Amino acid sequence: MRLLVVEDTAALAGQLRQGLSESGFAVDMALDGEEAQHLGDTEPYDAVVLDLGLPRVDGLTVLRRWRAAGRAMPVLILTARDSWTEKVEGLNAGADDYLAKPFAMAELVARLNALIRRANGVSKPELVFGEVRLDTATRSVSRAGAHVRLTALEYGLFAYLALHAGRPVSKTELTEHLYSQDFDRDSNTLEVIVARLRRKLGDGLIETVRGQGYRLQPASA
Amino acid sequence: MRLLVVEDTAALAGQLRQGLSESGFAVDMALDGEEAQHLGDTEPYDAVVLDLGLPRVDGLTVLRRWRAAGRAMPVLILTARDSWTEKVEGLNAGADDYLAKPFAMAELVARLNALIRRANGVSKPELVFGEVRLDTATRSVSRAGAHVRLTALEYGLFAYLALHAGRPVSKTELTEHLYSQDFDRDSNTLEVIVARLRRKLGDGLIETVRGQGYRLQPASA
DNA sequence: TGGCTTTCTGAACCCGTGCTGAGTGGGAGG
DNA sequence: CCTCCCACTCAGCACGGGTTCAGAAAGCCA
Repeated sequence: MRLLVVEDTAALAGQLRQGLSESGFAVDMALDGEEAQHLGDTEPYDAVVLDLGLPRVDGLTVLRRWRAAGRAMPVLILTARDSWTEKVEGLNAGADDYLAKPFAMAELVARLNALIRRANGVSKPELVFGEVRLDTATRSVSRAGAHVRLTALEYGLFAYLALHAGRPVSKTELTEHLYSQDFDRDSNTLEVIVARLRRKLGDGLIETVRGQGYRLQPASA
Repeated sequence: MRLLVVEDTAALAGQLRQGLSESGFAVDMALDGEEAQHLGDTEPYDAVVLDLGLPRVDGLTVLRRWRAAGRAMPVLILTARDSWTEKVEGLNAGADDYLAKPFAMAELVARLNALIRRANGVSKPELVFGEVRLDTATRSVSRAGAHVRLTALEYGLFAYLALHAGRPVSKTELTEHLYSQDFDRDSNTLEVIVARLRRKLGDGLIETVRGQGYRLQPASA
């Protein structure tokens, strides 16, 4: 899952980048509103973490413009400790959730995961595909009851497919959401990862649609 | 489904071609208004993606001329970020939908699919023919509840027949809409594909009208 | 009915895409 | 500094799918 983090104070920005990367997100940073605006318009993020009170263009303005232009990605705003108004204004401007500073990284991660899930029309944190079970809350995968160890990328790829089960997902789309910024085009890393996933989770789960990408059959309840 | 994409800036043109091809469209490109005009007048497109603000002949002019000449194919215009006027003028000139740049490829694909569907008088994204079910949103086909794997051409052919169910569709029409640019005329690929479709989806679904083409019985609710 | 055209379908071909095993490099942790 | 693990590259191979071809079947018309 790929995130845009908009935060101007260097210290917090660093913490966010590290913490979120460790939690398996691909993270792009924006230091001011202008940059944020641009990135949010051009790159396909799964969610945005937006600190209000930025230099140049205000965070709320950025958010309003996104929504006006029809960008629907979930946005979580970071508000000052007890600024009641900030929070209300933010939600009115189209934010999907908020978190008061200071906060625990674990909490942020949990909320982001929930946001991304809901944004893709999945209400429960657990998805089942045959004998394979994906728990987005704990980032764990099991097969026939037994826990399966997945690497960061393996999990990321599988989770993305799971959230978009039923439709074929192209490789370019996958790279866009698994990696931050650009990435070497002609490379077969994804195929390698898919191969490993198939070995770990069983053949027949991830279907390849030639020329179009990969597809997971929709969850069976 | 065959598209005409009119876009002058190389970068965006490349993205569009790739993204739309990946999504299963046959794509023709036009780099300026003149070329666009000509192609739109001579080739039978299922939809057009038109960037306003082209060199030579302006996009709006092209669109107006098409409409004046009675070309009815759906046209989606790409407008600059917040150019309110562009959008309004475009719609007045006969555009069917618009998208502000920059945009997400998924959104464009979704809108094009919807446009094409509606242009053919089909309102729902799902079509049912007996025990066969076609979901244009996920590009998936099922028979008696079970998912059926179709190749790109098989799906394209079936989807086109489905959108024009009830009337016989000639082979030349099919090739024109399945392939971009020219294609070797005397070849029986279509017949082969139809045969494969019949095996996968069951006989009696695709009816051949001798000398005229193929026909699908209209959807049964 | 006979001859002609159109369509069907199995088999074979060939190219491109995707798969996979082995090997390299680099970063994190001990 | 060493080790381990993960991401990545590469190259060879397998396979799928679009195409072609040929013979069989089905219509159509005289």
